Amino acid sequence: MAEAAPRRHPTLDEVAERAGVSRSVASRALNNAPHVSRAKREAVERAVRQLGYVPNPTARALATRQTGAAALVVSGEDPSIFADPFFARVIVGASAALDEADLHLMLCLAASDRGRKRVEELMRSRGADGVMLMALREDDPLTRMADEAQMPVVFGGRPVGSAPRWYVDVDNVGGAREATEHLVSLGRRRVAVICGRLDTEAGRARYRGYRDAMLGAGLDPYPPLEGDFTERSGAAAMAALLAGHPDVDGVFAANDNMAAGALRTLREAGRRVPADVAVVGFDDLTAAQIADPPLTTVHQPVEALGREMARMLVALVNGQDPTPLVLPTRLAVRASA
Amino acid sequence: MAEAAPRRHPTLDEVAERAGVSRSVASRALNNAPHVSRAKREAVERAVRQLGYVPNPTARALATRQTGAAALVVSGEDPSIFADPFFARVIVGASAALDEADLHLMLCLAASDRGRKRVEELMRSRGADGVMLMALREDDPLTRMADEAQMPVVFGGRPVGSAPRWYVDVDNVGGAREATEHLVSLGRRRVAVICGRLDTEAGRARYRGYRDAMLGAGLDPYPPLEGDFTERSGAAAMAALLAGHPDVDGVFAANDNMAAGALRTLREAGRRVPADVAVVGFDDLTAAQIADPPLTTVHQPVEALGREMARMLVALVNGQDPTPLVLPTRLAVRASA
DNA sequence: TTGCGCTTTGGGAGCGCTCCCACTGGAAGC
DNA sequence: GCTTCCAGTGGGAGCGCTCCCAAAGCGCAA
Repeated sequence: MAEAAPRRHPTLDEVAERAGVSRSVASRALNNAPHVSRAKREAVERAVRQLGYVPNPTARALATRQTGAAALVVSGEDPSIFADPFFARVIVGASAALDEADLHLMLCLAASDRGRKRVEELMRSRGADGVMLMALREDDPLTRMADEAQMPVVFGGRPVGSAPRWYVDVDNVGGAREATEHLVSLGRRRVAVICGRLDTEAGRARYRGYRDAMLGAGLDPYPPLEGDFTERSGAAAMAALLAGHPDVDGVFAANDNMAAGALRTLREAGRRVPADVAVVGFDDLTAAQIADPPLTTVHQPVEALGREMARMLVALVNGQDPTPLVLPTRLAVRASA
Repeated sequence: MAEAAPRRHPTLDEVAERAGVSRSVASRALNNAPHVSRAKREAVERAVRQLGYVPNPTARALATRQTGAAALVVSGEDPSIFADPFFARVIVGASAALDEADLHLMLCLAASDRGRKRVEELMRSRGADGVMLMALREDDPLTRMADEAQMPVVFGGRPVGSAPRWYVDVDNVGGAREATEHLVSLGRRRVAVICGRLDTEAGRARYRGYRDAMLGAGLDPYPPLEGDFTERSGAAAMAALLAGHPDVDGVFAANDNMAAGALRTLREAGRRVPADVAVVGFDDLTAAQIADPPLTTVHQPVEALGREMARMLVALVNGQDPTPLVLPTRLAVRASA
């Protein structure tokens, strides 16, 4: 690299010398700690300005045993899972909350062996002050790593089959139930479901919500037709549905991508939406609004999810003991149902 | 927090003692450095295993003056810019390349005053080994910060009006030209343009490409009709276009979001696509494929962009002097044109 | 046998910060 | 007038690692 720093970074010692105080006083002044006279505090501030001093975060981290960073880990079996705009929104929320606490955000895609290995290292080595875990699947190796982590761990969404000590989740069951009830209230009686991956808790919970609502309405739930949260899988599932149950008049898809796929298949099959088949999705990311027709869907507060995860983590880092959180969903009614 | 570490992390000294060697030898063994006998190397490895030793990255960072992290900074005037799936794809690419170099990824949303302030601190304090900058606008404060940064800086896309020393960009001009030429080759003569924000270099370059192609074909380019890369702005621009130029028969939109908005307006106005109006977008993210009709668009290699930025940064960190890169685009022809 | 050059070894000085602690001196309490 | 107290101060010991360097060990040519 061409860059030859004109002069080395000034250190706290140099600031102290220039201000005519000891390093201790300079440190206290810098951190707004008490026991510094007004005069010396100002002298330090002046020296900082003159020297263009910036504290070295690494040295501080070593001394305080706090890295000043929190990690967001996204699991999955291949990195493209991260292309789901869902995570981008989570990040927007988490980033804002971390900013408030002066923590940096490290992003780890644990969707390859390499990635998982690095996450494990991070969690064992205290390379961050805490970690947020998302998109865990059944038997996810991250679950074990989380247990052995040398730092606080917050889960985004519950992992399959167990409720960790600290998590933030969305009311998947309630949302799916509401979506299904909406279809039923529209007079639909043959309401099918396109599930998300059933090795994720969100996938399972949304199916449970659908099932509960159907049974509650005295209707027969369809068996779980599993997709993988992609548009393509939604289109395929819808095709299978039309083949096996041509009389279907309502569909609840466990996310918007799959709902968009279903819309495509329905369009290609000449079925009108919502006249022939009403469709409800789940997520309410921007895609839902630009679908044709605009998608009725379960809105989940994705940025809030990220924000609350980060806040919970900050609380843990500060030695508090927050309680798990389940955020509410609400139905956004548009044209598709 | 409840977590009380059962026992403190073992240090390198303890490993050394257990292995019956000095700290220096243990350090060398750990880092696969030469000048360690086979026997001692194995003794160290054994001690590491027995003690469950994990090196402390902070201490290492302080000693080596390398943080082991690279930052990706996304500018913008409000954080929702990050919701664009474009960035998620960049991250997938960058993350993979950084993984290979054993660097962690720090993500900074510099889309608020708070965020910008923290980025500035990061860049001045050497809180990372290098930084990748994206989505800079005209007179972006990050430009100045980049100049004063105490670390290598790679730009993703060129900032307005200046070519930095190191950047990775996409051939915006060429892509826009090809898109426009495609419309012309289809027999369209009244080809309008919906620009992206003209305070970004991508927005300007894509307009230039459009203009070049129109002039090259002996046609009159339309004046720049500026959107802001959102679906809504595309829809609004298309409405304005239909009002002012009802005879338009082709539209080049500077990204897929705006193209999707244009499709919506056209649909609502009863115009058939592509029969009445052919539409071409730019980006080729998943939204293009699920649009109705599927969008003909300029494919840009987004993951590659992220990957190459990261690789360039790694090269800089390692003291090399890489050359800027402009990645090719290609037209993905689908149903909309 | 001596000397040279090589690998191997460990001592020790940092890296730049925080924080404990002992010390000072002036205000307050008796 | 003499303790008691405490805000203010600076010395110094870490935090856990890397890396320079002097010293030791050893094979081998002269």
